[in-house]
Formats: sequence, structure tokens, C-alpha cells
Amino acid sequence: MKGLRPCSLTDRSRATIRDVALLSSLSICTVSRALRGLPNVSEDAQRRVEDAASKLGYRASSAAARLAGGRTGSVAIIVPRATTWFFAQAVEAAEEVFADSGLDSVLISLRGRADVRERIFGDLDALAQRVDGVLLLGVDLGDDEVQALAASPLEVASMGLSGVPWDTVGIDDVQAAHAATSHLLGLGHGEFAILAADEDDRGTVGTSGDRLAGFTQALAEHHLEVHPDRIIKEPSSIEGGYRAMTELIDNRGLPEAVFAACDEAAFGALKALREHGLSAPKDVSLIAIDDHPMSTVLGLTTVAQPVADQAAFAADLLTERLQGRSGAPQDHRLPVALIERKTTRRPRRQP
Amino acid sequence: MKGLRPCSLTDRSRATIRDVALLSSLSICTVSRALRGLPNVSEDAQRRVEDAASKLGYRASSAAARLAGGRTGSVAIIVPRATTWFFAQAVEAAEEVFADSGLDSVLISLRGRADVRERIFGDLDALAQRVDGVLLLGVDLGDDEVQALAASPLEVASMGLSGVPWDTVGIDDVQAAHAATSHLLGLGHGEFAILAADEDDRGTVGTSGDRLAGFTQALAEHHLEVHPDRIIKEPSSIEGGYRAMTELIDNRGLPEAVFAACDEAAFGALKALREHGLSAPKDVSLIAIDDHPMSTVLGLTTVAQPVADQAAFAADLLTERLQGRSGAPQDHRLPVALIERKTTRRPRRQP
DNA sequence: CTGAAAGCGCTTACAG
DNA sequence: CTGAAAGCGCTTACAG
Repeated sequence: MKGLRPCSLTDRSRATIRDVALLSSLSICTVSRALRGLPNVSEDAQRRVEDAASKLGYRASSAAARLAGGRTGSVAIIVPRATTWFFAQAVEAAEEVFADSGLDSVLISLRGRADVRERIFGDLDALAQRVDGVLLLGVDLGDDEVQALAASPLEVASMGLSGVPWDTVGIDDVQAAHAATSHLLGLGHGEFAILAADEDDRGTVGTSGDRLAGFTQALAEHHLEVHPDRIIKEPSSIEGGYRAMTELIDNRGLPEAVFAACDEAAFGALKALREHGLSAPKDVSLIAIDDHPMSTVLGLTTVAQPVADQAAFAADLLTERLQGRSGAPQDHRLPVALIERKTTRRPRRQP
Repeated sequence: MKGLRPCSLTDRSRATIRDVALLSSLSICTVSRALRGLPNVSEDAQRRVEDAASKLGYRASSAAARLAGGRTGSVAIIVPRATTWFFAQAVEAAEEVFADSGLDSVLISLRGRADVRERIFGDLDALAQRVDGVLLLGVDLGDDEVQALAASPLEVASMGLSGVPWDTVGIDDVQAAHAATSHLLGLGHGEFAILAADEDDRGTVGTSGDRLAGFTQALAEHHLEVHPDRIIKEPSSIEGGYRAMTELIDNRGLPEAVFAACDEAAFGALKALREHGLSAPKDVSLIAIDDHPMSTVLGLTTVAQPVADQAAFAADLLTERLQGRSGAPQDHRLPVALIERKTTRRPRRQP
């Protein structure tokens, strides 16, 4: 074995750009340019640099690169919470896009903690020092925060936001809610309730207003209205949906049809129904938005939205911006699709 | 307004350590020491430095700090997948611990992609350049990978691994499976099947062997055995559980009781039962491990494990190591608890 | 197309 | 307890 051990096994430290320069008989500067694919490098030099680099197993020090060049090679993925199905899908899809572009994904969950939110948005310079860009996933922003972000050196992209001065991807929430409600109307229902998201919960998905609007609008087209008592605002969770449906059953009266703003709320609603000896669609038609994997298990009728696609698309747009793409901010809306399963049907009073 | 605008609004660049040194009339070196809470700084100097730093809104450049000091202030959270309930819980819990310690969390999902796995574990030096430590969440490692990690400059901690040379936290999977199976046995069942995790899926939770062992062991204590046909290996997912239960019903015969290695597999199993006009506990007793939030909706009897606690604990241990704690690696097992709901009951043949 | 020089903002020994 | 100096490993103008 003597003498055969490659030096890389005994070297405590990694090869530096200096080693590559030495081995390729070129200057550090040329090596740097070649390695980053910059122009003004002869084919010969390019080849020698690449050979030397791979021979030495050279990898640039990101710390040095970011100090000298100001780029960090990382992006922040910011979510209101990382624990829900929706955000878990979105986060992984985004992370995959970034990883394939060689970017590290720094995950930041706001967790509904005001101090965390303040720590992040209150010192964007500190953030900008650690990442080149920010991908906002379902984070609802105040005007001040939008301003601050736009003014910062950070590139920004978002999912589920509109009217922002950066690239954003989402679905048309008004239309999705309209489609869900229209399905209920088409079935012949005339009496409705909506399990809407709790809007006070700043830092959560900013879609509740649009979904409520789509719902109201669809009803209006049929000259119908919701009684304010039938608009129940609770967090978008199993627990929230459970409480909302319980409130409906116990106090406000169960309507013919219920539109839940998200699948998880519908799951909670289903649980509440069952505990009262009721079920969908027998006693009430129930529809939601998302298409969570459990929806197929429970037979929930829902409007499917492409969560991973939205996040991946937004991540792509951010990656391109980081690579220098310029131009006006884009706002993409991905299509949704109604999936009819077993929690909706015609009301009993119909023939 | 003239003259009132604080300079921080017009300054393009942030204050550096030099500015703090100048303002406090101390050397850069002393400032650096004071800011990091190192010894050998007089009270007076400490105070002057802190005043100057806060007056200037100074924040150290992490890039410079990592280049000069070798520490990155980041940790990697590595998971087999980020999309499942289990990992979403674990990731957020860990991220919270790290964030509260001022550490950035770089999320790395292996996604079952061999190239990603190779990119990460095949070049630990590159990883070590970007993070100080690694938290492995449910990542099953080969011996070679354990060796490489242990030999790297990275601090390591894990959740759901045992026999590793670093701090690890988990549950006793053998015991959890034993408890689940014993519950079935106590009910009077004598004929079993197990929906086990697919072990070929390297890079996934490495608990399938232990859970199968706990199952087999509990049966053995009652002088029972499982027929090999009744050990069905599928991925730990709704889909996997669905396929496994379908296979049981269609081809291998439905036993009296089924133990699913995780709740999500049980959900899929429940769906398969329903599609065949069957249900639990009427036609089969079904139990699992996890206590997923949907389990309460579906009434699934299960052995609850504290997912977030395990991850947070492991993250704490890693944080302490990064802060210099030494000592032998710890291996903690958190307790589990059987939650009896509605998918298990005595077999029909009993009185 | 290529290179010498300065500098990014810290930390680390080493003197004092 | 404090400071001057060197250096971490790159990138960025600026000459050639």
C-alpha cells in the first residue's frame, strides 16, 4: 500500500483556487473566471483549469465566494408553518428546484410567532447577508413588508400572493371557490354555509378573502346570499373545521351544503358530523379546495390545486432572477380541477 | 425633515466591525471578542462595544465570520422526504430549535433520488463547508456513510437511528410494535398480518426491521406465528397501505387483525377495505403506530409517538455539541402511548 | 485573452 | 486586559 495512498486522503485541507492555478499554470484570476463560466477565457485555458480542478477535487469555498462576491448561493424558503400538508408539498418542491440549481435552501417557518416574523422582516439586511433571494410560500404580507422586501437587495418570488412587485404564482382563488360553489348550486342546493379561514391570522395563507368572494359571487349569480351566521371563520386545520362544523350543528343550524375553504377543514367537519350521528352527503353536501391525499380516502369532493407545481414554478422564476433575468414581474395562475367524489349530492327535498 | 434622516437610510452598506471599533475607540480585535462573549474583555470595554454596535445597528457578516473562523452558523436538516406528515412535523420542530439558537436550517430532502444522496454523502467536505452540523431525521445510513460522517468535521445528531457514534433520539420501535400487537392479542385475536415498510427503500426510516421484530416477538410470546404470506412490504404511505390491504383481501386472505407499521399505511388500508365493502373493526381489527392528526378523524387505534419532541430533542443535542459539549454519544428513547379508538375490537367468534 | 493587486469583513495566534 | 498583523479563499476592477 505504501506510496499508493492518494494525497487527498492525508491532506487535512481542501484544494484552494491557488492550487488549481498552480497546477494549471494560470493565474488565480483566470481560474476563477473559467470556473464560473465567464467570458474571456481561451479554450485551452478552460480545459487546463477544468482538468486541474477535477484532478484536485477542487470545490470553491462558498464562504470566500460570498465574502468576495456578495452572493451566498442560498435562498430562504419562508412559510407560515411547515407542518401542514400544503406547505410540506410546497417546500419540498421548491427545495428540489433550488438543489438542482446548486442553491442551498434555508427553511424559515414563521410558526405564527410574532417575534420570529419581526426578526425576519424587521432586519432584511441581515437576511440579505445570508441568502440571495427569498421565496415566500403562502405568507401574507403587509404593505410595509412588501415595500421593505422590494427595496432590499434580495430577489423575491412568491406563491399565493398577488399585486406584488415580483414574480408570483398561484391559482385563481376566486375562481376555485366559484367552481366549488357552482357545483353545489348545480346540484340544486339553495342553503349554504362556508367554513372560511381565519383572517386575523396574519402570516397565514392570504387566500381567505378571495375564496369567500368566489363563494359569495357564485351565490349572487343565482340571486342567493349567505346569512352572516353561516360564515364561520376558523383556522384552516382539522381542528378549525371541527369547531366550525360543530358550531353549525349545535347552534347555527346545518345548511344543505357547506363549502370548506380547504380539505383539512373539511376533514374536521366530517369528524364533527360523525360525532353527531350525521354524515355527508346524506345530511349535508360538503366540498372543499386542495385535493389532499386523504381526500381520496374519505371520498371528499374537492377542487384540486397543483401545490407542488405552483411552488416549483415560483422557485424556477426566482432561480432565473438570481441568474440575471430581468423584465416586468410575472403573475401566473395555474388551473384547478373539480374532482367529484362522495360528499356531495342533490338535496333530499328534490325528487 | 432636512438633516433629520438617520444616516442608516442613506448608507448603502452596513456597518462593519471597523466602524464599531472606531466608534468605541477600541481595536477591531477587542470588539470581535466582546461581541462573541469571549473572556478577557473589561466591563468598560464590553459596554462601549455594545453601545457602539447597537448605535450602528451592527451585525456581523456571517460570510466573513465563516471564512475567517470556519464556522458557518448553519446546520443541515436531512430527511428522506419532506412531504409526509411525519417529516413535516420533525423538520419544523428542529428548525424552531435551531432558529432560537441563531442557527440557519438548510433543508435537504433526499427524495429517494440516488444522485442527491450521492451528492450529499459522497462529498461531506463540501457539506462541511456550508454547515457546521447535520441533523439526520429518519435517514437510514449504510456503514460506510456512518463512518464517513463520523470522520468528517461535522457534528452529527439523529432521530430514529441507533448504534451510531453520535447523539440520537428515537422511540423503542420494537416495544411500540410489541405494544400494538399485544393489544390485538389481548382482544383475543389469533390470526394476524402486518403491513410492514418496504426495506429496500434505503434512505427511508430505518425502523421497519424493529417493528416487524416487535410484532413477531409479541406473537411468539403467545406461541403464535405469522404466515410469511401475511407479511406485506410496501412503502409507508397511503398508497402502499392501500396496495397491501388490497393484496390481502384479493389474494392472501384477510386475517382477524392487521398491524400497520404506520398510520398512513393504515389509512390506505382503510380505503381498500371500504372499496371492498368491508370495514374495521367489523371485518378486521386494525392498529398502527404514529397518531397522525387524521387518525382521530378516522377513529384509528394507534400507538402514539412524540414526533416533534424527538426531533426537537435531537436538535437540542446537536446545538449543544456545536456549543462545545463533549462526552459520550447519548441514545434517548422517548415513550409511546397506546390510544384505543374504533378500529379494534374482539373477534366475532368470541362470545 | 490574461494577470497583479486590492479588498471583502471577520478571526486567530501572538505580543505586549 | 488589549492591539497590530496576518490570513481565511475568493472576486472585482484595472492594466496589459
